[in-house]
Parts: sequence; structure tokens; C-alpha cells
Amino acid sequence: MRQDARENRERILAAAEEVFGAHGATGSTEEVARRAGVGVATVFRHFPTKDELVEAALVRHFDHLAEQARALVAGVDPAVAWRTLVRAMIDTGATKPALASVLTGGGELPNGAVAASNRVKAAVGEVLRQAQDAEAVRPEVTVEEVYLLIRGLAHASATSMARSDTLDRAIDVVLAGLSRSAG
Amino acid sequence: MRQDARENRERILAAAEEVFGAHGATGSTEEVARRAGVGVATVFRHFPTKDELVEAALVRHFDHLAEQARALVAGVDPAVAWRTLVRAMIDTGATKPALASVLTGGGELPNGAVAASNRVKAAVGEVLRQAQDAEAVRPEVTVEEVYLLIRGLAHASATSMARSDTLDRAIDVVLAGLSRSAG
Amino acid sequence: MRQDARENRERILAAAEEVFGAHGATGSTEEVARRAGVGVATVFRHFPTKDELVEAALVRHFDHLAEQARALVAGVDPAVAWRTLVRAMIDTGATKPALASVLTGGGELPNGAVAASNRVKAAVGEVLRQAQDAEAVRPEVTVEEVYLLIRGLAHASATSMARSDTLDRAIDVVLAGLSRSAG
Amino acid sequence: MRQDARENRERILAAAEEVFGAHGATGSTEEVARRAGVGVATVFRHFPTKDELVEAALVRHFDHLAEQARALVAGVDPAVAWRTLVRAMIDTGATKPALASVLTGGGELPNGAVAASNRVKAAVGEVLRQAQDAEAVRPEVTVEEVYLLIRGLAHASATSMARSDTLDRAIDVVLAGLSRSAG
DNA sequence: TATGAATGAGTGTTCATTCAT
DNA sequence: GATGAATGAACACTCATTCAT
Repeated sequence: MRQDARENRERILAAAEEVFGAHGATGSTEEVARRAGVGVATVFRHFPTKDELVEAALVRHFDHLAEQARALVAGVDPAVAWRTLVRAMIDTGATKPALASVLTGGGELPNGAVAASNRVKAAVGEVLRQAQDAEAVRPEVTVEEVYLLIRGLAHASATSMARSDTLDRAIDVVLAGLSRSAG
Repeated sequence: MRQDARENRERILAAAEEVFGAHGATGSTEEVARRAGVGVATVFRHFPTKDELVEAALVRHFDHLAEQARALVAGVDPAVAWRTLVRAMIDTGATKPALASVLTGGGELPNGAVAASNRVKAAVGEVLRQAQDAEAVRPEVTVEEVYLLIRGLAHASATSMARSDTLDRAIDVVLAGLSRSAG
Repeated sequence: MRQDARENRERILAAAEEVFGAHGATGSTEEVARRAGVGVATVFRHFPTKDELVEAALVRHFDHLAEQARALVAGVDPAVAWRTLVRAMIDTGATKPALASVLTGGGELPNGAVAASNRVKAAVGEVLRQAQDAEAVRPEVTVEEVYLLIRGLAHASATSMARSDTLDRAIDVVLAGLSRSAG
Repeated sequence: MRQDARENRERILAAAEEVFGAHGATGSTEEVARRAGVGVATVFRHFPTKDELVEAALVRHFDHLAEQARALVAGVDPAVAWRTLVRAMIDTGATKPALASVLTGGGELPNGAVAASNRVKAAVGEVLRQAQDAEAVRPEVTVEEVYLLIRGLAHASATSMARSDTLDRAIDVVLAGLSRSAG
């Protein structure tokens, strides 16, 4: 039975990521339940509150991102890894337009999500440091602003109907701004 | 009573900008009414649909931005004007986290808001062109990507609790990426 | 100014007959005002309550019917007059599907309308008596049941999508049932 | 809980028949809920739309009528069955003045109700045919006009405060008009 | 006096959350 | 432990009626 529960939990989270990613906090719990193939009450057994459900979906989302980043660290040439990561995060974020801003009515991310977000930030920091060591990114740049820029572009590209080459150029601007030869 | 009606319309729009700015489209019409000090029905007399109300609030918001931009065009040194505008737009947008993305979930802006948005884009384009003429911004940059970057940073800075110097540095990165000496 | 007021009253009543005739009590006072080319408040000045407005529209409707009946009395051959009247009332009523049942939620007609309705009944009685004198209708028939039958058919024909020959045959049944040779 | 739900559905339908029968489509869903002893949302769970609720109530009403008619077919002497049916339908209809015409304002019955209405018509047709075979009703009479007459009288008797003997006489007129010996 | 504007109570409908099975 | 049903508190929107001009 523990097995079933865990499977359910996963299915619910996946459904939540889809639903909240697509419709924002407007997405209904019932829709999540339907898409997960369980009853509403089951969702509430796992996540006693809608907010907690959203938070968990956020955490999951962030954890995926962090994993991506860590994979890149180990793999390729630092400069390439850097560009790849930035692109990937923006594109990934763009698929879940509303996920990132879903609970921001009150201001901050929910507690659990902050931690996960920090884990992403840390992983991004890894890639960034490698790129800086390879002199592909200016040394005084910190993860903080990079993270801000990425989140911004992800959101903007998700919520605007901008043509993809506009997004490309915007990303280039940011990469140029970060790169060694700038400023 | 034409007078009163006009005053009410203004009060309602201001309230709407606050409410939708803070809570996004989730904000309730009733909340708008309450904050404007009128009954709900009055809001609906002025804006027969919630969507129309949000659209009007967006237009108002955009018009304020356009005005700011136009004021800058006439005033100061192009390079300074440019930096000031970018900063101002991000800061202004940051106060109304959700306003700019409020209706873009399903796709595009409502018709009326598109026009207003274009007016902003045009005004920003003006400032941009001046800056390019003054060789403060690379000539191949277009308003499109600038716009995307600004929207992104405005949103990101609004939804994260980033310290203000992080935002400053992010803006510097973007400005550097746009500037003559970059890339 | 009395002139204007009277004209307005008439216009309002005509509009009310149209609106309530078409949509029943569901028709809004504002719609009546719009169709009459006056403001809502003017409607309420003339008829302080929606119910009073509907009542007045009913009275007007009934008065038209009574007039029709009286005209027939004076004009043609009693048997013909009789058939003509029955047909006319059903057809007229059919144009205003909902007028007759508009206020019957509580049961009876409003007071003022009862009087008007009785005036119709009286006029119909005239025609009926003539037809009975001409031996076209059985002598024991009273206005009461005739009136009931007419109202019923008018309503039924108005609210059903029955083909017109079905209505014709239904009327023939009633006329046959009322006629000398029956039963 | 399937049990409870079914019971609730029944209670809701019964309440709807009462409410819409008495006040027409004007009757509020909330009133139905109150009379059924459930919350509004429960009503909406069973009938996702007010129209669907009204339709279901209509169907139920029609099905009761059809059942009555079918019972008569099997039971008694055709001529008696015929008179009994006509009386019964008018009386039954009279209790729910507005039910039959509730959605016909704009045109036709909703799809589901049309089918049920046809079932009634068919059952009435059965009784009619028997009566015609027994030579108690003229052979050229069709269900269509009978139906129209019945609906008309039911409505008229419901919305007027006619004394019951007036209704009796009106019914006699109709029966006479339909009978063999007539005109 | 006639008007357009304002309003509060109500309508249909949805949704996060809780219960009975 | 999981479910479908139930619910109350919202929400968008309407309308009869009143008020300020």
C-alpha cells in the first residue's frame, strides 16, 4: 500500500505541474485529480492544502532544473555548458508559464520552494563558476543576478507571444552582457 | 452627474490597477469595487465585463509608461535617458507584478491593450533610437528584444525578494549587453 | 408638459406590451425604457413598480381586445362575428405569448387587470349572446367557459410550435363543441 | 453513498417540479436546493446547468403523464378512459402551471424533453385511437390538436381563478367538439 | 421634470475543502 | 486508504429601485 501511495503522490505531482504550469493557480484541484486519475480526496490526503500542492509542484519543478544543471557540469565544455544551461532553463521555464509566479501574490515563494530554488541556484552556480574559470563569463558576476535574469526571460518568453528569434536575440544580449569582453 | 461618473471611473481604474497589479487576474471585481468605494454594479456599469476592466487597467498602466518614456525623450542626454528609462520601466512594472502578464496566459493581450502596448513600444523605440544615434546602444538592437528583457526583469524583480543591488547588477548586465562595446 | 408626459406614458406602455409580450416577466424594465426611448427613472415615475407596469400593460392589452369585440358586435352577421372574434382573440393573444401569464406566479391577475379582463369578458359576452340569439351557439353556454377556452388556446398556440393547421383544427373542435348541433 | 446520491437526485427533481411548476423558469435554483434540503452546489453536481435541471424536471413531469395514460389504456372502457385521461391531464397540468411552457418561450423544448413529450403524445394517441375505434371520438381527429387543447385548458385553468364548474363545462365543450355526434 | 448613475440584493456557477462509505 | 458526494463561501454578473443633477 505504501507503494500505491507513493505512485499516487508522483502521479498527482506530475498532474499538478502540468495543470498549474498551464493555467497558473487558476487550475483547479479537481482538474489535477482528474488528470492524475485519482479522486479529489486523495489529492487532499497527500497535500492537505492547495498551497501545499502548488509548493510541492514547484519543488519538483526546481529539482528537475537542478538536476539538468548538475548534468551539464559534468559533461561538456564549460562555455558550451553555460550557454546550454541558460537556454535550457529559459525554455523549460517557458513551458510552465505560470508555475514560477503561481503563489507570488503574497510576495515570496513558499518556504519549501525557497529551499528547492536555492538548490537550483547552487547548481547554476556550479556551471557559472566553471564558465568563469574558463574565462567565458566575467568574474564579478554572481549567481544572484544570473538567476534573476534567467527567471525573467523564462517568464517573459512564456507569457509573451514573442517570435522565437526575438527571444534568441534577447538571450544573446544577456550572454553578451555576461561575457568577458563586455563593458 | 457626468462629473461624478468620470470621477468614479478614475477611482475604479486606479483601484483596478492596484488590485490586479498585486493579485493578478485573480483579484476580484468586488475587491476593486470596495477599494474604489463604490458598489459592484457601478464597476460593471463602467466596464461591463471583468476582462474589459482588466484591459482598461492595462491600458492605463501602459499609457503611464508611454508618457514616462516620451518625457525622457525630450529631456536629457540620450545615454542617460536610455538608462533612466530602462530602470524606470522595470521599477514601475515591479510594483504591479501581475499586471503585465495578467491576461497573457491564454495567448495575446486584449485588443485595446495591444494598441496601448504598442504605444509604449513606440515611445521606448524613440528613446532607443536616440541612444543608438548617440552610439550608446548597438545599432542592430530592436525594441522587441529590449521590451522582452524589460518585461522579464520587471516581473522577476517583482516576484523574487531579490535585494535591490542584485537587480541593479542584472540591469547592468543587460545594459552592457546592449551597449556599443559589447560582443 | 402634461402632453409630453401622456405621450411618454403611451410609449412606455407600448414598449412594455412588446417586451413583456415577447419575453414574459423576464423582460427587464430597462429594456422597456430603452425601447420607449426614455430613461429608466421615467418609467418608474409613471409606474412606481414593475408589477404596476406589467399590470398596466395587461390592461392596455385587454382594452384592445375589448374594443375589437365591440367593433364586431356592431358590424357583421352574428355567426360570422362569433367565429371571427374567437379567431382574432386567439391570434392576438398568440402574439404576446407571455403577457397573459406574466404575473400569475402568485395565482390571480392583479386587481386592475381583473377589471379590464372583465371588460373583455363582457364584450365577448355581447358577441356570444348575439350568436346564441342567431342559434349559432348553444344557449346554455356561458362566457366563463368560452373565455377560459379562448385564453387556453391563445396561450397554447403561442407557446407551442404547433403548425397553424393544427391550431385551425383545434379551433374548429371548440367551435363545434359550442355550436347548436353539438352534443 | 451511491444510495444517498440517488435519493438526493430524486429529492432535487421533486423540489424542482414543485418550484418550476409554481413559479416557472423564474424559480431559483437556490430555492430548489432549499426545498430539497441540500446545498446549491449539490444541485449543480447533479444538474450542471439550470437548463438541464429544468429539462430533467420536465422529463419527469412528462413521464408521469405518459404513465397515467398507459395505465388508462389497459384498464377501462375506451370512452370512459378517454374522458378520464383528458380530465386527468388537465388537472395534473393545472398543478404545475408553468412547467409545460417553461422553456418554450424562445421556441422549442430542450432535446431531452422533446423525446419525453413525444412519449406522452404517443401514449395519449393510444387512448385516442381506442376511443375512436369505440366511435366515441370522431375519426379525423389527430393527437396534435387534442394535445394543443389539453395544454391550453391546463394552462388556462391554472392561471385563472376560474371556478371548477367553469372548467368542467369547458372540458365538456371540448369533449363534445371531439365526439362522434358533433358538427 | 426627466435623466443617467448608483446601489444592494439576488442569480447561476465554481471551487477548496470535508464527510460518509 | 481511497473514493465520490456534499457543502459554504466565493465570484461574475443582472436588475428593480433610488438618488443627484
